[in-house]
Amino acid sequence: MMKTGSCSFGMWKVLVSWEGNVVHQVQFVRTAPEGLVPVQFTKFLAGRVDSFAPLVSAAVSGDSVYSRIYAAVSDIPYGETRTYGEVAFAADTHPRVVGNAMARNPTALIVPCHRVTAADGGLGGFTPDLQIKRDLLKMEGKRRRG
DNA sequence: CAACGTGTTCCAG
DNA sequence: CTGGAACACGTTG
Repeated sequence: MMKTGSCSFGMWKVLVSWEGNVVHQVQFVRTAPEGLVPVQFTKFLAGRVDSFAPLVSAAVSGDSVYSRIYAAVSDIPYGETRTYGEVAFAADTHPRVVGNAMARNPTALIVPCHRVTAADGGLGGFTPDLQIKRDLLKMEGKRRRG
């Protein structure tokens, strides 16, 4: 049975929908319905854990290009960043597609799209607010590659 | 089926 | 450093 809840991250709310260990949706929103979320979220957002295990994103299932991209992004270690091009190479596709996939990423955080940055050292983008990406990377103690 | 839009990149000026 | 073409793929007409 599908459950829904929310928790806070700065001025934003994190809306979460999940079923068992499979997370179907994680979105940053202004306002969200009240409700508990798995402890992994509150701990992660507090910087107390670096993993969501045993939770997994529903987006990585399947064998489409997008699922390969989400899987590749999920492999990026905590605190590290990769470029759109590197993710594209890992998923055997084009950087442009990676950007498109990230923009439609249904499960933020679990699929750490905030760790995907532009090749020129820029941050790239983030929906709904780039500031969230900055805050997340800052929290993880952003270091270039390693 | 053709055209467009992307959280990009890379190669010329 | 700025400008433009190309790339793969989903969405839209």
